[in-house]
Amino acid sequence: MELKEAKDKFIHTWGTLATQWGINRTMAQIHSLLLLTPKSMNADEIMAELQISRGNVNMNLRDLMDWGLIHKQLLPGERKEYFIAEKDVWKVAKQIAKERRRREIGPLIEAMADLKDGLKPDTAEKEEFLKIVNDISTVTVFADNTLNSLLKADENWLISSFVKVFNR
Amino acid sequence: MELKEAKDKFIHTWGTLATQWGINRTMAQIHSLLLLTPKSMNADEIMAELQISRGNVNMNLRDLMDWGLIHKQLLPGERKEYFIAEKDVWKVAKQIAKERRRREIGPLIEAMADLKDGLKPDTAEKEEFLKIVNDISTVTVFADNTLNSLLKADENWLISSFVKVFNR
DNA sequence: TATTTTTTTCAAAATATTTTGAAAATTCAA
DNA sequence: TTGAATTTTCAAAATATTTTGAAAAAAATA
Repeated sequence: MELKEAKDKFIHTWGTLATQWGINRTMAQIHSLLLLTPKSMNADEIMAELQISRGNVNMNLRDLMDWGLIHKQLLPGERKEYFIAEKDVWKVAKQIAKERRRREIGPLIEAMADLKDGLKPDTAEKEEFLKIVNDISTVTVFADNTLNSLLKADENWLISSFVKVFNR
Repeated sequence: MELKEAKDKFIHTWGTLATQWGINRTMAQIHSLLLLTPKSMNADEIMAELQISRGNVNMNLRDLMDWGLIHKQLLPGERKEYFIAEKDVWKVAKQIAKERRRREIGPLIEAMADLKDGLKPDTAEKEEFLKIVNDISTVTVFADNTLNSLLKADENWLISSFVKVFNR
């Protein structure tokens, strides 16, 4: 397997896996392309490499910036905008976890709070329903706190001590 | 807000949030319906309640069983199959985390291993590429181990001690 | 075994999402 | 300013996913 082939396989795999967990395939492909490219790239280069339209590239570059996974880089003497990916994989993972926490856990906590606030527990049935809503709140807040703690912690400390303690 | 209204809102919210993180909307709605229904339900009852077709109900009930979130219940004297959801929300959360770990993390670890095995680091460029692949492996294995440890641990111990230690 | 009930399958239809590409908007240099 | 280069937008087209519903298969009863 040669380098070009391996890179293509990487980009393809990343794109396929991403769709399985709710992320746009093209966004994942652009991200992996930039992750594997040492220098920054402009829209035309990405279009050519991945064979996709300008609009698609533009839209997904915006999304990747929203996710905090890539950054715009203005090169002196160049009109075009260049983009470069964060290469520190620990930072990338943290950023993805952070965004997923915000997008997946946040709305759930809010929705459960709304339901709790809107319903008085004046019958047995309502109490039963509110019990489930409350349980989901508790579990979700727990997951949120746990993830948040991991995100705040230092990576090296995590590897060296956390895994040793908890992983048998 | 009355109970029926609150339950509908719950089912609707669950379904909407689920799509955002890559889970089929109907599957999420059937799950929440069963979660809120103390007794078990058969396909016809689910069809009527959610206004969806038999094929759709059948398919998503299979998927929910694959996820380990519901169980088939055979009632004596009844020809039809009945389904009931696991009501312990901690168990539900654990099961969801377990499945997502299997479906999201597992394939990524495998894919990175394949790339590592298939490429000799005989040039600087290849080394650079393998460095990224290796880093992703490390981070992913770390996430996998961490999640696994949390899953193995006892919930109460987790709430009482883990959060206190790590969450400031 | 034949009949009825229930479940499963899957091609076609419906729906949702993604992608394109050209027009509009913006930016920048002269 | 003007005009060329570049980015952004968004309606329409392409693609992907979900849903339907009727036929086939399986299971239970008589």
